[in-house]
Amino acid sequence: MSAELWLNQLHENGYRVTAARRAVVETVEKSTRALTPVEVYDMGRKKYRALGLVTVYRTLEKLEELHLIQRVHQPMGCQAFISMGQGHQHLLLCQNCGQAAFFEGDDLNSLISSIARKTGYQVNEHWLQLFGLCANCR
Amino acid sequence: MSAELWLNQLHENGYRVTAARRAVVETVEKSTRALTPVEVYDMGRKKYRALGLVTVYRTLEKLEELHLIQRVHQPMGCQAFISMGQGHQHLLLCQNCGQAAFFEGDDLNSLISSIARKTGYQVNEHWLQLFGLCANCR
DNA sequence: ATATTTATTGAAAATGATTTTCAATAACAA
DNA sequence: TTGTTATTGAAAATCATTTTCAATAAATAT
Repeated sequence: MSAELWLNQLHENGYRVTAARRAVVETVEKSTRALTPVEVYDMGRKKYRALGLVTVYRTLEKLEELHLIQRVHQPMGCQAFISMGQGHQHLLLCQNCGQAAFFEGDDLNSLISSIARKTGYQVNEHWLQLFGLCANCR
Repeated sequence: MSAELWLNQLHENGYRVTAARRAVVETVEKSTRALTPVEVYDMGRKKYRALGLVTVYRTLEKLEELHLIQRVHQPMGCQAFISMGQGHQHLLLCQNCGQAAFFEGDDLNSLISSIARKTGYQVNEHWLQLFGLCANCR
């Protein structure tokens, strides 16, 4: 019941726990694929009829700020969000069903320092994402 | 004068070469950082006063289709475009001035096949991008 | 060169996503 | 409880992008 943990996080950071936020949190936390604000709105209203789209946007903003969710960038668009994995993880997305899997990518360190040396850049951050077909869809 | 090559590409693919397209191509091709449509519009109008923003959008669309430019995804937004490097390359972006550098990342193959084995996914595509400070800005 | 065909243009309007405003409501600390 | 104040949803505003359309101009055929 990790949704409760998320609500605790909100509370501990001075935000109130409301029915609208419960609906958003429970929707996003249990999804295994990235959801757009409108998808969260549609799914969330099944839990709390009066939920407004504006509140979805506002809640996603706070969840992102608390690092509980992250924005997912895809060729078709960058408006979707998914729950954050534990630690430093990267995403692997199914091009057919959207199913997301996390993986660790810390084998990148040697590649990154070699790039830094060659280009003269100081590298602070990296994004790595894989696309393909999940076991069910292939 | 690679802008001429881009215009040839347009022509060879059945598109006409116009003053508006010249302005867009010359602007984007020589930029070393990613530009948004509005930035291309502002810079392009210095070359061709009558350039319209709509034409910028339409031209960028064609250049992307011909793989002459690519969309650049960043934490602050995903509307910017930059010239494509040669072959399969990845981007390294300066967080201060936006300067872009390309690098090859084909050392990723072993990481990727290990992920594929562990997750059961068939991996078709990958995105890797680094962020940091360029030699001038650090 | 010139005429002809048809892709391309810019402006305005339409759309879609996101943000702001605001008065009413509800969380929660006292 | 009660009072304070963050939060709410609706409507309006904003911003990015796309569509519509009549006028224009590029490229081909003459």
